[in-house]
Amino acid sequence: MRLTRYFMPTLKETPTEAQIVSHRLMLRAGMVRQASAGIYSWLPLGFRVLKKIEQIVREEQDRAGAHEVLMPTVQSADLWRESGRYDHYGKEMLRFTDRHGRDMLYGPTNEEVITDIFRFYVKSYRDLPKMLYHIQWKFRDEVRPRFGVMRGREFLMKDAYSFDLDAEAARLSYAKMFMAYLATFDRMGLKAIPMRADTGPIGGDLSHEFIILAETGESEVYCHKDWLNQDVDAANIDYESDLRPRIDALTQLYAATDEMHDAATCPVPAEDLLMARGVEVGHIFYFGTNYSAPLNAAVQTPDGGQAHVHMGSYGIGVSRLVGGIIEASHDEAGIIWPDAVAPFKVALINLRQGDAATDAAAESLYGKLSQAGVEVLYDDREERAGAKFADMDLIGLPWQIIIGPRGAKAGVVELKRRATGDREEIAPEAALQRVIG
RNA sequence: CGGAGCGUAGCGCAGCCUGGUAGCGCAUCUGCUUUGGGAGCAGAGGGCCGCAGGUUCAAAUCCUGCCGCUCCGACCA
Repeated sequence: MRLTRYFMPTLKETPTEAQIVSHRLMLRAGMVRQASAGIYSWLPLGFRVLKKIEQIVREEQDRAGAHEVLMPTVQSADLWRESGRYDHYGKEMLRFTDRHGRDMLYGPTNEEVITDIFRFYVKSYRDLPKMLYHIQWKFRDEVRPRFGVMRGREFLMKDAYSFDLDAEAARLSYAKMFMAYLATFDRMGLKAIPMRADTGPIGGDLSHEFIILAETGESEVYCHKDWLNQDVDAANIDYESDLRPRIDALTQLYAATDEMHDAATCPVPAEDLLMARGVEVGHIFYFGTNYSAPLNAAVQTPDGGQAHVHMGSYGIGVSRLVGGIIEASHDEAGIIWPDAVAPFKVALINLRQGDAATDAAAESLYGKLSQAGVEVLYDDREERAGAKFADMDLIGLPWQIIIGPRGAKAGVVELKRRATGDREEIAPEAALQRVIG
């Protein structure tokens, strides 16, 4: 992509409304524009990141055996009356009526709709287990939206739902999602720590929050410091096996959110306990028959009886992750994207646009990178070097290839790794191979 | 939902107290010079001063109401 043809409105100064670093950087990098409180438009650069994250989530859900569907954003109040949640959900639910006076709502979550789908089609234990998910915009009318996309009112969420014959089977599904979550966050370059969490009014007796550590996180968390070095070996998961022993091994180290932590009973000695702040990026629940019973989602059992299915729900805040990743990965100059979610892999910087030699060298390498399928953003603007460096550091692409008149003459380019700042002068071909490899 | 603050050019801000027809920096456009970490000079364009009402000869400025946004707290299946 040539930057002169792209739409990437970077800002030199920070808009006053942005207080936390991820929000500031997202606005400055031209990723989002606030439409109203807690509601954002996604501009090209931000949208690319959002899609990258969404795709990783999708692939790991598929790998775990869940099937993607797409449910509507607008739901009928009737289903919520049936589950008993319509009157209890409160003002966070955006309610309205259609032209016929029917009560409608903008979905804050989808247990009702998915259960309705399930109960209509699935009648036999032979069809279990099943896991369905979708990635859809949600709306929760938060009293006080803040932190940019991390605590918006409208947000993109992956929510999955599992259906099993009994509690024992449901725990196997829960375990699959548990590992899928670890794999998902691992692929994004994040250290996400599963923490025992309060199940809240949703009920059930098994719940974990997945928290990534960041100084500006809104949750206070406690965990054993060895968690930081624990390897989840995410690439190597057999979803056909019983994953519970593996999870037990992984979760031997203590980790709990503020609500669940009690200093008096905490098993970790003080010197090993890490008190930190974090961003909740995922939350999983097993809640038994809390929805299947009132909505009467039942299957026939082997002995000819009827049983309400045991369900779990599993959420990942896709749009929140964009902010969360920045919170966890940035420096003074700007964002440092993990490779897997970067909007482009390489920034190709022509330091002297209009100079025949540098133009030729940059154009040539741009062509080769594009040919090789590398996502490259080519800064072909007629700006001074300093402005280009500042913008490219700000948007934080993993690699920068810098071509100036000196290098063009000597037949070398400068390859810079954004995360470390390491730079070396090498031949264009060598740089090409490095960013491909 | 309690408390506090802010709305003036695309962004950051001054002007308001003490009323007199709107200014600075950056950005944008033109020209020249410059060119490896947000250049220099010269010129130019861009404003229902959040909205509505009131006071006044006169309102960005004073008064009232409303709207929007932000921060602290509570909240966050």
